[in-house]
Amino acid sequence: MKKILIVDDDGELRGNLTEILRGAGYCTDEAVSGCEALEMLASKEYDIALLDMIMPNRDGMDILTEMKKIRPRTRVIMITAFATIENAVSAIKKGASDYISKPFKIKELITTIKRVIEESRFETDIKKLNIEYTLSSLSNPIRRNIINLLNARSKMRLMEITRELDIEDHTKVVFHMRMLKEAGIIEQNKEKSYFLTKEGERAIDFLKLLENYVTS
Amino acid sequence: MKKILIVDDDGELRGNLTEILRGAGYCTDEAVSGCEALEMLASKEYDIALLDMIMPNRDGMDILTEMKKIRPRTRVIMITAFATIENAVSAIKKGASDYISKPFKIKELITTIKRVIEESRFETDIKKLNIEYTLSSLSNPIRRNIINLLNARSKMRLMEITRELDIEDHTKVVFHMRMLKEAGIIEQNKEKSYFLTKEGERAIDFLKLLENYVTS
DNA sequence: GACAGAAGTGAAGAAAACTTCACCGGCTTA
DNA sequence: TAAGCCGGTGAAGTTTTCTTCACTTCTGTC
Repeated sequence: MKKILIVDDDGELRGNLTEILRGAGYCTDEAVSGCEALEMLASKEYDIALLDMIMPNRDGMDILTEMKKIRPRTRVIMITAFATIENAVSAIKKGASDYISKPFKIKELITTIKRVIEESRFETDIKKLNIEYTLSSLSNPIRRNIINLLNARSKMRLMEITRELDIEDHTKVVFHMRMLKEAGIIEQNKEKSYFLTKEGERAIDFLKLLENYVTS
Repeated sequence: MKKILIVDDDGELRGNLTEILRGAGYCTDEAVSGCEALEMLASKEYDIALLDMIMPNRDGMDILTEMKKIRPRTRVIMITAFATIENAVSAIKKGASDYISKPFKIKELITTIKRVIEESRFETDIKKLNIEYTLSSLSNPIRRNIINLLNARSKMRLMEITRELDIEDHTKVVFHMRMLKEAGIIEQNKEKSYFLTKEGERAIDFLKLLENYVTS
């Protein structure tokens, strides 16, 4: 059961939301203020926080920033009565998952919540694995060289790579090629040529970024 | 000198922008269409692209997605005559750095450009990271957790971390703390509290960046 | 068909990364 | 001052990662 934290100073709205969301099968808690919300987040993990932008004492935007620090995985949906584009833009930049304006229809809120949960599942499950693989692939200098080579030449055979990198034992290269294949960074065609996958191209962007930094 | 690519089908506006931005000390190029812009990006690196949302043929939003694929480091500022919140939100989600609506004041545009460049420099600072050390530090999930924790709480003692991560043997944590110290990612004060160094903060940015790459 | 080079497998060993354990000294606090 | 937690060391053990080596299979070519 997904846990939702409702943060709003308006008691009536909070009550309504609680009733509706519980009816829709969510587990909800309420916070009267941003500070209270932060305390609750510190001790318990929520899947989603519904955060009112305008509250007494502390600005909702501030609270958003703090929330993302304490619980980066909790998705925040900003709610506001005075929606402006600048506001929406900066909320999303600060890590909000969505932004809806009051008054909103219940249906609209529920679909937004569902979508955000859907997106978050996607990101946490599959993508974490990917990071794992990508980072450990990139942490080896030989593999970084191989990736760079493949980026420069686009397609290369095993022995080409072996010679280019000046490695005596070709089976050593075979080993790293297998790692890279398992990480989904490279593939092989029928002619046995290796080439970068889309994932691999992303890894290159990432590496380039880093390498530029180091050499400059 | 920062390079800016102006993408708009309106020749007059393009001309004006070129004149103003060159006057402000930027180096500019023009593209009449999204497709042309993509071709230009493929062969040359720009710091910033000013992208009109509404253009004949291809939607600016599509172009934005393609741009981020080809040149993830080029910052895109979306410009549109028909600004809506949904639009702004989804543009930022797709990786745009900012979103401004027509008609805009020159001053406003210039400040936006300056701010975006400022933000991008922030990311460029990652250059000082030692690739080898950082990558191997980050490739371990326990260490990533530690870094994230320290980012959220800023200062933590050994046993706090140990309990938070639900690890039985505290010497295991000691081991990873030492690794992180050696990599220059964390430090310890006299009260034995661990905290992120500047390098460590960069490492966090770096991780977030990678997450974006992997998830996009 | 014989030979040479390309590509790869599997096993064994070495090195690095990580975990566990036994134990210490310092600091509270009851 | 004894009990108990905290932060740590060093050595031993385990697991992963990487390297090396001996051997196979396939392909092209003379």
